[in-house]
Amino acid sequence: MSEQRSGCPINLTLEALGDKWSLLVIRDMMFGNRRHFRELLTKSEEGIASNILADRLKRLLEAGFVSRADDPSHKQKAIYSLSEKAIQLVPLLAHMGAWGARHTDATHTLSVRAHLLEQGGPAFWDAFMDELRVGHLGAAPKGTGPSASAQMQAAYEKAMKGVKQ
Amino acid sequence: MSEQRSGCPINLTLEALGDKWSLLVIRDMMFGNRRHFRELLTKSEEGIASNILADRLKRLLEAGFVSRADDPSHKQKAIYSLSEKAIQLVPLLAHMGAWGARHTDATHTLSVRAHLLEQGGPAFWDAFMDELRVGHLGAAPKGTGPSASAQMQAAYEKAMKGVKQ
DNA sequence: GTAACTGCTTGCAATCTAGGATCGGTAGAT
DNA sequence: ATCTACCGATCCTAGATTGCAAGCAGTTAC
Repeated sequence: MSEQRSGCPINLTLEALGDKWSLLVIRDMMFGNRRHFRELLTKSEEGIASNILADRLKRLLEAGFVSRADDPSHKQKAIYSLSEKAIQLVPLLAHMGAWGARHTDATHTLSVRAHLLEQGGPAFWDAFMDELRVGHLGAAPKGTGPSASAQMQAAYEKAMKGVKQ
Repeated sequence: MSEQRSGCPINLTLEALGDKWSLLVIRDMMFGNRRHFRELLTKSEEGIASNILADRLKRLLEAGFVSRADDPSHKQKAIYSLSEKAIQLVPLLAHMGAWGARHTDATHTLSVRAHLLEQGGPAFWDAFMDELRVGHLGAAPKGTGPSASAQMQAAYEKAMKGVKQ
């Protein structure tokens, strides 16, 4: 983990996030607003194992992608938040979603958010990132227009109606 | 390999390319113009092992990211080419490079191409993708302005001068 | 003829991953 | 007070993946 293979930025990004789970955890925190261990564990679309989730959260913590805080409502509960570093992955995830929706057999309903992100473009991403900063970093809300996350959630729920999966 | 965990486009992209080597192979073919097995093996910045390279090329072939053709100059030589599907990863790799250059300790020289790609934006990516289609898919050249790949190569070589690694 | 080069395979040890049961502690309802 | 559900993990085991070094048969240049 400590030694790096090369100083290429693509390689280093891959070393940080290039496994099958890390980005999915970030995706769930980002788009699904999962903030607790159990939420990430049980509401995971892909069914992550608890030891893998614990390991990934630990790595993401050490690498500065997420931070951890105690939940005042429950002494054993922890709240995980995305860092600025992770929030800046939004354009990357938007492109991944767009590419996947076009070139893999992704289901229509699960691609709804990806399409919205793609059509929205950089301006929409920026709005969404600002909302994440409010929810995860405690930034002051900018409050312009309809919420980007609300738009995505509404579109997703609309697509879910009548369609199983 | 065959069963998929979910129909989410991000997950499916990750299942196809979410390991530590596949994207590096594509990167080398794309930006380093490595087209033969030995080139990919020995000129790799990160030092990929031959069995891993063989395995990844096989998977990338099966998944339709690359194609393989005989090299007329040598009966045992193979030429690997990127497919349209892989060429459309250019924006993704551009974002990965940009993110990595900003948030990891990537070396300055190796980040030169990433910066150029970021500053160039979608128009530059499109030009580069068109050039890839010429070199890999046999498309007709569009020939407008200075070549995007030549610009990146020139910037990289300039940065290399006087700086070891 | 021989030496270097071609894409690729094999054997092996070490590491990483996945699934499931389990842990000690907490909280709310009865 | 006691039962039940929940909390973030951890442990164990088996299986898959990885990395390294060596080796392969066929091809080409000298």
